[in-house]
Amino acid sequence: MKEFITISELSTLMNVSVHQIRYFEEKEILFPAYTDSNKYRMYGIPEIYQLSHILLLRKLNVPVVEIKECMASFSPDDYHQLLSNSLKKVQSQMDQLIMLQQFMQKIVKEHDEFASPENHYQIKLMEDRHLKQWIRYEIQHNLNARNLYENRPKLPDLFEADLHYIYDSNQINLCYEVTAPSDILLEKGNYLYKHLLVSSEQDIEDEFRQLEHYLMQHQDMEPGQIILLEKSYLSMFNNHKLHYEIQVRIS
DNA sequence: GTTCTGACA
DNA sequence: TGTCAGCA
Repeated sequence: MKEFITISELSTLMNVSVHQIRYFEEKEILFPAYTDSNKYRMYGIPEIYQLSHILLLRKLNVPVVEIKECMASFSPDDYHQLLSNSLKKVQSQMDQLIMLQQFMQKIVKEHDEFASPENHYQIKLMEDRHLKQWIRYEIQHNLNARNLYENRPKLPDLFEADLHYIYDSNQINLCYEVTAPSDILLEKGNYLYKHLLVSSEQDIEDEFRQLEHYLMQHQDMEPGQIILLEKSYLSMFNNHKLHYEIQVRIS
């Protein structure tokens, strides 16, 4: 019976592990042509085709347990349906990966920008931004975990977004950006801004003092509300420090 | 030397 | 899914 091959020969031919072939047998989807007197499994051409079929279905993400049903009863239409479902899943995985790619590109780009001249004021033109209010609190009361929990918005991946702290007299309005018009509109215009790396509350207070001082020296700027953006995801670049951007609209 | 079964992570 | 032991 020289024309039949052993399990290791089949595994070499088909690029799968011996273990995997035995596993397919355990799941009753691939049997040897016969078992030799030494109990060795022996395989012929039909088994090679059968294994190809199984591997193709595996490639289409069909679980091994379902392959059994497929091969027992599937019509061409069933296979067509199977393939289009598999295609949909792949498409959605690709969509997710593209989102992930864009998010990573955004982080890298922002980090590059952040790495450029720190510690001085610049001006940039910003488009309209729509913000949703999250929590409003007195400036002297710090945020705590319970505040955040009890007022949690229905937004996934909240800390991947830029958090906006809008300073409004003695209150702080914590907001996050949304696409559609919402509670607060930050109007298009020129904004004075500066990047900060912060390790304590004190750093932020110092920064505010510096900004006020700067604005005093530039009376023509007619500043609006001061906005502090927390770049949550950029903070992973520096342990124990948070990345912020301080912004103020100017005329 | 190769494969078998069974067990384990 | 890979790896190992113990056996034939």
